[in-house]
Amino acid sequence: MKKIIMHIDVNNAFLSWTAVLYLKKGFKTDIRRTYAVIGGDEKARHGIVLAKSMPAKKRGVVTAETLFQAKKKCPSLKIYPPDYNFYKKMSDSMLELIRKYSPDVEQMSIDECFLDYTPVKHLYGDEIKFAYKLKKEIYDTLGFTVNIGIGNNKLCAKMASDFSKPYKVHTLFDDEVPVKMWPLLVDDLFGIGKKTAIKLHNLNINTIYDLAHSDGNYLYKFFKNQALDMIDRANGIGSCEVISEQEAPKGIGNETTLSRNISSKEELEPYLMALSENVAIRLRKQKKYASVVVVTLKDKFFRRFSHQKKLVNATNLTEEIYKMAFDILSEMNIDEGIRLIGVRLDKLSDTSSHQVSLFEDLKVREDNSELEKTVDELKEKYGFKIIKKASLMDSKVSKKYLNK
DNA sequence: TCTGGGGTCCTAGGACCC
DNA sequence: TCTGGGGTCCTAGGACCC
Repeated sequence: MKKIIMHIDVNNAFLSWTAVLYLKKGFKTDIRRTYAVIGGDEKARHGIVLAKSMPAKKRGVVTAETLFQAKKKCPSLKIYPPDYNFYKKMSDSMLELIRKYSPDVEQMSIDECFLDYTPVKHLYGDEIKFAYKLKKEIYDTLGFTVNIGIGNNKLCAKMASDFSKPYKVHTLFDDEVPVKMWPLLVDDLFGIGKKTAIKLHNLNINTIYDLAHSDGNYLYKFFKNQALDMIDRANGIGSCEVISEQEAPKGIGNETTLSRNISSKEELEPYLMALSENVAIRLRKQKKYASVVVVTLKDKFFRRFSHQKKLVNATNLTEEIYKMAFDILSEMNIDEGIRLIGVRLDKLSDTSSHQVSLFEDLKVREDNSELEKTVDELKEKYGFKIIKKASLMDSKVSKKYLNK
């Protein structure tokens, strides 16, 4: 039997949520109706568009472009900073509202989720009517609009929610794929990004119809295993399994663009320390251990490169993670002026599966682990200000990262 | 004062083992 | 004494998503 899957997608999430926040605070204007974007701090070189209002969109403002360019297109543009804590609250409220109707909800990102309507259809009736009621309920109780896409699998539901915005319900059932999806450009198909779209156009595969009717053996030469998935998606084939338990993360990373380019390792060290601390704390919160540490850099030409190292024993200790990150950084070439530095933990596991080496003092390790736990708890309780590593004392970096 | 930050998955080459 | 081959792990990089 065919399933009925819905995809719920918040319209201009960060901007809508900020509008709600400002209205709540007594702000007179609704920034959704003005030339507005959510953007980072330009001075800190975080100046890109994170979300835009419909009026700004009409002026040609697009997500991820520089605020500099956006202002050129739309001189009266107002820029508002993001508030991730509030966004998380709005996201949680929406999830909670949807889960009243069914526990079969899969969160895809902070502003999107899937709902498997199949098992509850007999309770709530026609799916299209339900979708209209659901979007109205979200708007009435939470104050922002969503699009809802309905299909027989997650891919089609997702494609449908993207059709036209805002505050719309669309269907893309299996039998509608030829009419509603095939005329679109391959660029619009989920999973086809810029690079692949260009390659496809060069092969004269322009619409999703073209892709759906391409020869897999031919495309395999250019795209390997990606080819077959791509053709399936173009035919509206996808998974309909809605997974409600969220999986544990496979990696934990933190990276930051520096306010100026840096080409000395000494100057990078405090950032490395702060980033290591950040990922280590999050790792411990997840009760996980990491066995791979990755250091990522981006140079002044925007070239990204990374080095990684495997630990003999998985760890969750800031000290060990930082030490490893430091070793990795020492091997890297930073002559080209570094604009971004990041630390990432990979190959996470539930235990350290510690193999005691002959020369290692296990007792010291335990003491360290206890100490870090205590430090985490104190930070949780009194804020990040209270305890700092000696190396971070008086550093601007620690202020930025740890004074929560 | 011009280009963020959080992720996932895949590929390709080299090392190493049998 | 003229270059096997399969499997696995590790590393670096790329593409994509929101």
